[in-house]
Amino acid sequence: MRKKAVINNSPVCQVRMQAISDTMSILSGKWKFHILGTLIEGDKLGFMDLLREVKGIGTKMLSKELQDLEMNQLVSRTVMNTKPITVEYSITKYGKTLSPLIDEMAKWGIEYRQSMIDAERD
Amino acid sequence: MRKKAVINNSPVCQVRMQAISDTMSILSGKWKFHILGTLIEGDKLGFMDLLREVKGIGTKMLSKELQDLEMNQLVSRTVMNTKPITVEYSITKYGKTLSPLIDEMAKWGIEYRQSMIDAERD
DNA sequence: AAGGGTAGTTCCCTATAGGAAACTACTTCC
DNA sequence: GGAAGTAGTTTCCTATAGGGAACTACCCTT
Repeated sequence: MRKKAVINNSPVCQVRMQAISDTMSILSGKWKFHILGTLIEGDKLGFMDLLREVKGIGTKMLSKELQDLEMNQLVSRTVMNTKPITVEYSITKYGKTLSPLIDEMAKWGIEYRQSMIDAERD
Repeated sequence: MRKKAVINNSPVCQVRMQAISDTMSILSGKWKFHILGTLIEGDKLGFMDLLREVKGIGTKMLSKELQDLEMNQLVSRTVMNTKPITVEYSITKYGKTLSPLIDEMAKWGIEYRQSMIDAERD
């Protein structure tokens, strides 16, 4: 006879749902995880370095995604006063807090692949 | 003088990147985490139950997302032979392996909110 | 002065995601 | 018989994501 939501009405669920939406919106898009992952591996990379490291990305998307990440304090952008100006992108200490999440994503994906292979052998 | 990718060329990085892409594609879209989260909390829910629990979702998206999740063995769909037919959706044991990832997402999002509040108090 | 490297921006285009509303089909309650 | 509940499907629409290519602008090397 209940007609209303019951499970997700508790404050704790509301907060969790909101938190998941926040995380998803900050890390939305095709490239953010790859960019962050790359910057966590090799710190201090130039724009062109990233363009080469992140396979398939173009200048437009790289530029836009880096701006998003910088806005959210996950990466820092430093213009160096070298002769042809260069820019150093690196992960912030706050950005590093994403490591466990990125690791979880990678871990689950690897296990998923393995489970597909296992399933095929039946 | 290097002109080629160096960091992401190692096999381990390749595998990680691929794994992250896999996970992202399986959990893509606005609703999958919410649906999965709801099904993990309260098992065995009908279509209309989910429609009520997952705030804002419409029938079309719910139906489509459930099909995606079922295809990937993350949720199961059972038609019950009740008088007006009802359907029971529940999380599979494999779907439950996503719990740590979902928890990580929620945890990071909660900490993110908190850090925004902390930053404002300065 | 031409070529190549730095770091982007701008414009144009298409594909996909996602929402609203109407519709199907079947059953039970009043 | 009509309302309301079950579980969806279909159609139409818009907004956003994302890609390609060209372009800017500055500097160094040859």
